[in-house]
Amino acid sequence: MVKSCRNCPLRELPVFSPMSDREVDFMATFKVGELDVEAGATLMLEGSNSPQLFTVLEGMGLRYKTLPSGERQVINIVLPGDFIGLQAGVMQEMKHSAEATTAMKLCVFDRKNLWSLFRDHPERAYDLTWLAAVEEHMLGESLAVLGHLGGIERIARAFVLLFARASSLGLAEGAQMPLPYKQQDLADALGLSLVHTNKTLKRLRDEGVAEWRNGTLTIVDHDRLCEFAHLDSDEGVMQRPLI
Amino acid sequence: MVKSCRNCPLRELPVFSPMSDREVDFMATFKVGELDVEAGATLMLEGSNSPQLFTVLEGMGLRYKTLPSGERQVINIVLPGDFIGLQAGVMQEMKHSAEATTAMKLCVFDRKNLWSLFRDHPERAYDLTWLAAVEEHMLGESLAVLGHLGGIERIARAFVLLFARASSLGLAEGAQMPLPYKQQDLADALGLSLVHTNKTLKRLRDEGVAEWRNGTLTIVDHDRLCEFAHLDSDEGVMQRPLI
DNA sequence: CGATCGCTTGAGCTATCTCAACCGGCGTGG
DNA sequence: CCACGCCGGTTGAGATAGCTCAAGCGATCG
Repeated sequence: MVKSCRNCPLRELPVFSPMSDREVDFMATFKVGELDVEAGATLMLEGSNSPQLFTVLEGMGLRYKTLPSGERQVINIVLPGDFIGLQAGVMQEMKHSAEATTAMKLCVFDRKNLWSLFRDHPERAYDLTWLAAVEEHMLGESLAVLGHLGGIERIARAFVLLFARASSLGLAEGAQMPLPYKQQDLADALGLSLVHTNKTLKRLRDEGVAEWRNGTLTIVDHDRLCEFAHLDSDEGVMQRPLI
Repeated sequence: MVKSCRNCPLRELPVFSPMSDREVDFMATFKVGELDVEAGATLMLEGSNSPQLFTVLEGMGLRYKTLPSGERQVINIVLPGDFIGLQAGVMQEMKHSAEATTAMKLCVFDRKNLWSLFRDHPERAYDLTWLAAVEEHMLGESLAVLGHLGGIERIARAFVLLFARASSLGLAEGAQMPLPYKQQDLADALGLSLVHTNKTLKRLRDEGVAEWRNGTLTIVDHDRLCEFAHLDSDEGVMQRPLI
């Protein structure tokens, strides 16, 4: 995930191997354009069959499912470099929704060209599969978190991993990073109630470990945060091997 | 997932579009052989860099993570048609382990040929990506389950979905299916303690909804089980669209 | 025959939930 | 410009689902 979009001439897909001129030409047609959306916009709706796929260039968002009970499960947080809509591309329909939390800039593709990407540009297809595998890995981790960890542990872990990811994307400054979500969003992601989330955040604050105020997360004591999270200081970021 | 392996001449990959003769030839080289493993065997170890990838031909297994605390999170249940090792194929290493619960028959591939599959057989690459997307979907569902549902609901849901999957694979007979796991396995999958799982199973038994004894699951009252699961009777099986 | 393994059941404990109230900031409309 | 309403955050109190500890039981196996 780290240097996604960095070495790709068109910044359209997270790319990990150099592109040929022919590929660049293809990408230019695959890419439909760029899209700016405002905060709160729905990027993709559960059950829909969106004709478009996106790569995030700027901004932050959320993937979530709406449950029959009306509750919401946040699947994960969407940061620059992430790909949105693989499911829509490859299955009939999206199995979850995605929305913009801040204003976002998106790179837009035409879904019907996805197959020609597989046919003519196997490197990119491989990249896509890699992304899917990483996604799968992340979800597996989250599953383990919800299955086995308590409140503080979940939150601490979320903070550590989020911060690692943001750092590698250059979004962090010092011990701070923007985290423009609501407590309810975090609660929905971690399977905790809002109230309990709030109280647990207070505890982390009081213990001088981490503070999250006004959309900014500050890691006060990284080591202790990692302890809470049962995590080594250097875990969390997925490195892409060459093929 | 439904008819995986059915229409593939070599039964090596879950295949959804017809194969050309050339492809069949390639598959013959991609496929290294078949492997029979006994119950309890470890198929893939977390952190390992297995040179082989598998498709399940027969038998049942588990994917799981071992947590620092020594506890285990079962990621999902492995049934015939499932692919094991995509992560090892595409990332450096496996992020979870897999083991055989019953004796299994596996189709074995050579990982180093994965790239040539992408290069020369885009249909199969697409199939693989589809599998990954389905996997992602399933995990998202599981996440929502652990995040929001209570004990009975989790178990009921697991039974309904498992039974739907088994039915579509022809593993079910009438209202019964083989489910050769331990209560501890289910508990680890659903993020419940063994004791609570046991008591909840008893409740389902006493209510005349479902029974699970001696490795066999019997759905006594499917409708009521679905109620418990907050699920419609027909949900659960993923249909594969054509490209 | 004893040991181990998976299942079952009881009892008490606590993390987390729900309900409920309050607070400050901000945007809107009078 | 003020008042009101709304939203997100904060805090308290009581209720409970699920956990842990602990013991017993039947089957299988060496």
